[in-house]
Amino acid sequence: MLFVQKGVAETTTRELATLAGVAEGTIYRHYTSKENLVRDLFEGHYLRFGAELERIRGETAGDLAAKLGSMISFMASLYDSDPTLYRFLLLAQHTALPNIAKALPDGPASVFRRLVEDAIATGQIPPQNAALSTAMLIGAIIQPALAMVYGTLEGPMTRCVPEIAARSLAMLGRPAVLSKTEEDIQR
Amino acid sequence: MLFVQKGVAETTTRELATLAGVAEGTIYRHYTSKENLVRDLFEGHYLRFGAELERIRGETAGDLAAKLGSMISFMASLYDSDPTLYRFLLLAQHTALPNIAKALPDGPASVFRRLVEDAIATGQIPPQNAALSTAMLIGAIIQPALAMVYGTLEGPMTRCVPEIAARSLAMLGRPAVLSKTEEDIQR
Amino acid sequence: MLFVQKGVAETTTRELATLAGVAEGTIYRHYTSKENLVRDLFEGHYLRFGAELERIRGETAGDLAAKLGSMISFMASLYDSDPTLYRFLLLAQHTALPNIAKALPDGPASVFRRLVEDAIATGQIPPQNAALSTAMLIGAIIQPALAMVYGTLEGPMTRCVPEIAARSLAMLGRPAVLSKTEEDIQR
Amino acid sequence: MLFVQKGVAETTTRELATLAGVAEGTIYRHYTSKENLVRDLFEGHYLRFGAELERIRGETAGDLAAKLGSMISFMASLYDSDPTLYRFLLLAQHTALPNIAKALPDGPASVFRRLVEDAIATGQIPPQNAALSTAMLIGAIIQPALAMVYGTLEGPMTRCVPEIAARSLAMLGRPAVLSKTEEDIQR
DNA sequence: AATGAATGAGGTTTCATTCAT
DNA sequence: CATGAATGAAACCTCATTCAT
Repeated sequence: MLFVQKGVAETTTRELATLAGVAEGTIYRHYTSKENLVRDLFEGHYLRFGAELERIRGETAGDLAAKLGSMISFMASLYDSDPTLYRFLLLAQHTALPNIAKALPDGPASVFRRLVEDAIATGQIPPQNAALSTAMLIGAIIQPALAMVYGTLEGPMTRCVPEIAARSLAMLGRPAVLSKTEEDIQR
Repeated sequence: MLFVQKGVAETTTRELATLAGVAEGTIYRHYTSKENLVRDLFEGHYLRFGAELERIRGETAGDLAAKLGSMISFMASLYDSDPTLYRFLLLAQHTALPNIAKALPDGPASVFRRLVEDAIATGQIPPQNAALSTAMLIGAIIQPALAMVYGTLEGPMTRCVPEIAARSLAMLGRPAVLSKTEEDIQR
Repeated sequence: MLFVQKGVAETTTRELATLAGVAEGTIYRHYTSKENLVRDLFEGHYLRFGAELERIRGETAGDLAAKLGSMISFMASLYDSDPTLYRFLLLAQHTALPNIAKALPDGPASVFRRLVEDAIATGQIPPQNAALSTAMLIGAIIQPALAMVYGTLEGPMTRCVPEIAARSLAMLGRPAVLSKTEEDIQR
Repeated sequence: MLFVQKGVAETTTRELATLAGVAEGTIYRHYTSKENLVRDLFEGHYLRFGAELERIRGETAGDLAAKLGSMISFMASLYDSDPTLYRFLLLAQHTALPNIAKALPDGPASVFRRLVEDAIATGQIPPQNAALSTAMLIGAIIQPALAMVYGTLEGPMTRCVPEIAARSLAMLGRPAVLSKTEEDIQR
């Protein structure tokens, strides 16, 4: 996805068309404008991503740790298999995609928010400012991807899943019932 | 800063000139190109920001908790007093500023990296993947700012400092010596 | 007819196809190009219109007044029943229809020219510059239609026929043998 | 003016720029769009033309015949000296210039309307439908220009002025006080 | 014969940059 | 030094026309 490598504004319709193997004009049979192309592309991926996360959250049996582990694992796999797509999704957080994320209430952020609120409600983690904790949780999970892009952190992301999960739970104040893996990490 | 509201590519030199109260051509007396203008502007802010963070890290007496608290407090104050500037700095993480962040080894990320490594070296936190932990730490600290921009999280940021600090420490695996404030939060 | 409302160049083949209830490509089974479509459409209407005018001129018994009255009456009826078609015919006078009118010697203008020349030859009106008088006559007859389109003049056109006819005759210098209707008007 | 020869839609901004001896982009420092360029150009000419006609109507001493003669003479001179500009003004009557003429209440049509109404009010011509007569008058005056463009009528227009004036007055029903020239024509 | 997706030339418009004043 | 009109390359987009189905 050129959008990720070069930025949306820096990617021309001609490049998109060439990459897609069609003529420039053909783009406009499917999207009414470049802006719409970006929006549609993004919304498609973003909502699919959010929906998949929500499915995982709902279907994973067990407590917060299990659910969060599955979610992080899913995201890590996505990053490893398609880092470009992953980064495209991260663009949402910035004005690059103008006002798109706002308009999508069913995005991934909502899923994490629900996860945190449920954990609080069921007493798995102490009462806390859910909005703030959700933000911190999301930040802690996605920032490693950026670090990897910049070469600061070595991949693959999948290898980091256990540690990301353990530290995230610690951050949320989950009483320390350390699993084997976590013990290793904390050792 | 229009760059933050509209994106760098979407901000024209004319808008910049108008906002700065000079003629279009005058910009080119000070910067050789728009790209250079952005780079200079950004580097100035970014390096100053990194330097200030480093100063705080070095000057704050005490352990990891004290240093991290001061740093987070500084960042929160910056966000509350000038959210636009704060967001401008966040742009570094994305391709919006092409290849700028990479070229700046003395940026804020390095400061956090040093903080974490020192804490490990001095035994304040368990041995761990410093690169990963640094990334998670940074993510957990800056993501609330984005949440606030999107209205998910209520401000001011300064009010969140104690909780952000406490959770960050917990994430890093610091043995739980709860301060008074942290006790309140975890209550 | 979209050509009249929007202009020929501003009407797309897609709009034409949609309006006609066929697919875009189908147009090219009947016309080799858009220009040809316009020409054919126009020529059809234009020549039919000219032919009808000529028929009326030839068949109407009586003098100039009778013939001219019938022709004006016919044109007024056409305007009232299909103002769009009428305006389409008027387009001929301008470059909108590129070089079409020129190529059609049997257009309405020729009919009026013949009418005037016959009237001169038979002494019904004084000798005069037939070309100029014909132009003035045509202008005086069709301009009210444009005035009506712009709302300056109230319709229906049929009601204006007696006055248009009477004034046209006066313009041509026909000796003033006022009919009953004309007397009313000149009263 | 290319607009007249080729039509507005058929004239490209590149041609306009080349003809004007400037770069394409330069056009957009003076007009916000091609449509605006046309509108501004047209409005300028159209209003100037209307204003000049009004000045002539007001300043010419004497009766309807004198005023109308001056106006027609002015228009004929304009046609002879700059037929292209003249035709550009005629475009107003058609949708080529979208909705421009409507928005200009001080156009030439209003001047003729005033001329006719004054003549009626002062008893120089019989009471009549001023709106209709004005339309016919305008048509009779401008149509010869089109005839000349198409080669039906020989120029120069200035030579036709006496006859156009005389016939126009006759059309309006002015009592036949024939001047020397008119006598010749009616002879 | 009819369709309509694809085409691609060419149109309008933007905007970073230059340069005479 | 500052200005801002001019530039022109290149962007987005339109639409008459073609052609596989």
